[in-house]
Amino acid sequence: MTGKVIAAELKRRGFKLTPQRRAIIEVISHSQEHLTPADIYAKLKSKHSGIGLVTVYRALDVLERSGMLCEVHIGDGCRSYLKRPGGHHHHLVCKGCGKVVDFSDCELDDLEQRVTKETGFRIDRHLLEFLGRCPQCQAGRREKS
Amino acid sequence: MTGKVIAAELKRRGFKLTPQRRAIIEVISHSQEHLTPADIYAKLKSKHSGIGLVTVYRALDVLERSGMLCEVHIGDGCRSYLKRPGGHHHHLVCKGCGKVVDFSDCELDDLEQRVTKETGFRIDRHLLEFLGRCPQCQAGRREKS
DNA sequence: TAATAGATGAAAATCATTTTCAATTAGGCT
DNA sequence: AGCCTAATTGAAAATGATTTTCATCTATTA
Repeated sequence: MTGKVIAAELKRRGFKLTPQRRAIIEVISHSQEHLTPADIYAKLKSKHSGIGLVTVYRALDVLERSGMLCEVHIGDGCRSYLKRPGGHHHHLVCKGCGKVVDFSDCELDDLEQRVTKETGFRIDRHLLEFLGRCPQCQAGRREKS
Repeated sequence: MTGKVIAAELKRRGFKLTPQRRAIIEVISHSQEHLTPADIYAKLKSKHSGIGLVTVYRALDVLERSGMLCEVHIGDGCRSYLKRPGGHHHHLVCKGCGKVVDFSDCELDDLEQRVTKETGFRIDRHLLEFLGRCPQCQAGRREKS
């Protein structure tokens, strides 16, 4: 997702692309891990000084509502964010280093249909995450940075 | 999960089965919905007066670590709990009334193996939840109680 | 029944998140 | 290029959730 696409999407929703938001998007894009608001704030302070934690919260809200980020639930808890690739996908989270790998072929349609038939629920969406250890963390003892 | 089984499991871990914990387990067992600590506290206050919110937090921690409860992530956010039936299972959450239905045949083994092969991750566990509307909420407009 | 490790409740402390508000700025429009 | 306006920002305060502390109490085991 390039800068132009992001700018266009924000504009379409009446949001502005400020330097602070750019910086936040950059930090998230350059990290392989899922980051909490506090993580992002910490990474920003070392470079872009002057940015406020409140701004990070507000930017995350805007970016998530615009479909540019997604949340990770498993592992450390909630409220941690990732850059979102286009389309439906799921996460594979490493509990050693926190790295997140995406995969998209979840093939839950059959299961969804079966569950729908059994329960009568109309299913809107699903949450699927795997938790494990990445190859590097299986080998050595890398800790979360 | 009967009272005796619960008592035994707590004992095995060095925890005690107090009247407060009994009451908390009872509230959770009798609800079809997932309950936050504050929800549980509110339900308890109307009957078992004198119980503290702190005790609810501590009891939830103990019960979850003993495998008697599980968390629900989708929907209202995190930190809401359910009674746990034995064994591996997943949740189907109604976004109308908050009701949670379990299902156990997730059949993710194939997918797990494929993801393992592609990424080299060793997968420990997964999180799978469906969000939708239950039959009653599709018909009428029942709101969360 | 006594001993004791674990549990409780109230208050205070901590941590995360949201609100308020005055000042600033991005983006659209001349 | 410069103006307008609605959106955004940062600091501080407010709120809300969760944890810690500590003195007291109690469930369990001997």
